[in-house]
Amino acid sequence: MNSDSSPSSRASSPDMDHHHPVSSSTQAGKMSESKSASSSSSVESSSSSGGGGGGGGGNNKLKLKKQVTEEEMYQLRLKINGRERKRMHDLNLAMDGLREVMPYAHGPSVRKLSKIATLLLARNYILMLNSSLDEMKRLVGEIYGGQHSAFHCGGGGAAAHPGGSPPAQLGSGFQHWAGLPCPCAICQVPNNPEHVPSSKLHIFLI
DNA sequence: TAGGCCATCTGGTCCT
DNA sequence: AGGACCAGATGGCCTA
Repeated sequence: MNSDSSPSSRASSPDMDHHHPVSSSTQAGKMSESKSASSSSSVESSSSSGGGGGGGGGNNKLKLKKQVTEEEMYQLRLKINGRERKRMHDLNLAMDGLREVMPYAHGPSVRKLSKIATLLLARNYILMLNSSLDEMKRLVGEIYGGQHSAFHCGGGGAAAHPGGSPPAQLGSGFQHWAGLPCPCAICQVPNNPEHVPSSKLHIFLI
């Protein structure tokens, strides 16, 4: 039941950001001992090396500066993490948008497509649409012969529709562009992907 | 319980 | 310098 369908349920736990990476017990703190160790050690090493040296009257000043730098580094890290999180959320939104326009990708009883499945399905769907479009063009060419081939994707001239004058809303300046569907009634094909012949569907997830 | 999927963190690289 | 992008690492959740 789409347990993973809500990125927000898992994602964006902003309170995470309120923990200090060095002392936190959050995911970031628990994760990647080597990573967190390296990050914290980099801070610590810098602090130790920075704080350890010198001596004399400038030491306090140096320490204060070091603390500010660590705090700034932490804030910067939070900022960067937040940006990355937002970026990934935007990516997921785009992925959801892609899922929405994919046939058979949604429905009450259909499990949400994974990202990789969504991309593969989209690719195959586009390929299938292209082949369908080519076949459609071929059939139209067969039916209307040279007439339609003259109008369809014609060489930049005014549309010469086989049935006579072009639809009024198109005007005389309408041009057919290769690869784009023609808005005229003759060229209209159902764009509902669920009308795709089932014989074509097997290529979706191949 | 293993494997798949995901979110997040993090450091590096490239670009503006 | 700062931001965007990327890939690796890690841990959590879910399902077979």
